[in-house]
Amino acid sequence: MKKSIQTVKGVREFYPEAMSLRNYLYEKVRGVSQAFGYQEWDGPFIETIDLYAAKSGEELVKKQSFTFEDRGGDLVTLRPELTPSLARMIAAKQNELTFPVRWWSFGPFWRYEQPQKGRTREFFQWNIDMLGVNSPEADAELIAVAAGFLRSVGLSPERAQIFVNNRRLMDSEFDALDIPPEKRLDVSNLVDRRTKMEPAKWDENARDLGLNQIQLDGLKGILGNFDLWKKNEELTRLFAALDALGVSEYVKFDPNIMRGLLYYTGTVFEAFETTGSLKRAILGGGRYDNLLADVGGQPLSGVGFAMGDVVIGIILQEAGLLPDFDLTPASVLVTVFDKSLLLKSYALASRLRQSGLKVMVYPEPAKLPRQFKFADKMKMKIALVLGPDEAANSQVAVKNLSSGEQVVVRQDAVIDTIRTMLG
RNA sequence: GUGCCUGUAGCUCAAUGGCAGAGCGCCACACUGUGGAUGUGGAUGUUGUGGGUUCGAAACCCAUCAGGCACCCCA
Repeated sequence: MKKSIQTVKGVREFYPEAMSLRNYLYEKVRGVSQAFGYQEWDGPFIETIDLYAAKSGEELVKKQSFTFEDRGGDLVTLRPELTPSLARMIAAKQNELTFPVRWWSFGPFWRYEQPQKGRTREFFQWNIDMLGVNSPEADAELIAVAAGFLRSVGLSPERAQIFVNNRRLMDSEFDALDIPPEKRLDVSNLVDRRTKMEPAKWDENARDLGLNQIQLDGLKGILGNFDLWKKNEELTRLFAALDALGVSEYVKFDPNIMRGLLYYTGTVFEAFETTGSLKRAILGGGRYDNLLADVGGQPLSGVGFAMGDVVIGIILQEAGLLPDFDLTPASVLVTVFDKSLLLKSYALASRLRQSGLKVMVYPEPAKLPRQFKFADKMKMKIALVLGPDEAANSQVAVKNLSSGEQVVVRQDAVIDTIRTMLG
């Protein structure tokens, strides 16, 4: 009994209660995606490693992917992200799709990481993208979708914020500081880590990268300048659009947001919960201008973001924002009085189901207290008893389990009685 | 891939080298045609797994697996 086979490291098992959280997130995601006119789609769950090799970043491909050889000797990967599949699928139908394309998806992904709070090796992720329009207003729409989601799950602007930056803006600032192109990636990564490092240690790392004092001071000036966006046309248009979309209270400019993925070229953004213990991004995304060309399509710009189910699930749980999920599998239990009446109970349950009710029948004769306890634990609202007395008179006893009241009615009136009790 | 912490009944935890326990839950009965409340009784286990030290290990040591925290990375 104790020798059970363990689950694979970093995966979760979805018992019914966890499943209702997953479905809740799916419904909220679908709701806000459809409200903005996005269509649901999906890609394959396994892909060749080559798809990710080009642009996803070395860490993701070489260290964090589940890659294995299939029986034919080819290297395949459990997808660690969706955007490259999106780019390929768009490129394949580039001449027949109607642009702008607005697509969303919610499905499983795998990353070979060290599991910890907010990080598992198997997770579900919402992806949503718009392709074919390159404008700050399109970027603003995606940010508004993100804000709309936060709002729909009850996360107020006081509780969750979306921080926005722009890679082109940062590049021009880096140009002004004479930071050479080959150091940009390392500098970006360092910027990403600034909030979780000791200031002195951060300075030391910056000097190790070869930044001189003037560049270091300049960099710190940039990262502390939260008005930097005002001199950038993309960002001023972005914030004007966000204002029109009614979500500006959710969004702030932050020059410290860089994001790791290589394919982002313009706007980048990440959402964080601001009050809780979890310092992980709820969602993140941005604009990618070159991805389609990289997988063999005509140049086409896109913008999108992704949200994993793990972090948002923990945040909503800890904030007490989750609704009480209705775990009742059925509203009515038909009890089985004894062996001779078993099939009469089955027939009754069947008639009730045909009228659209959710009805469970106790699967074998058992003592009534046991069957009532079962109904109670399953939080069912009504229990029916079809005993010898009722059967002899074509009747059935209908008990309201929350009030304790019980009435005996004719079998042809039982549906009305149940509907009245259920309200 | 690195460092630190943790692992005892279904759950939450106690027992710090000397008989493995409590609360909750579970089961039975009070109540053989009716659940929740209450009372009484009952069952829990190879102390994550494997090895070692010891007269004696849940406890100490080593390995391993899993979880957590911090790196790394990111949804």
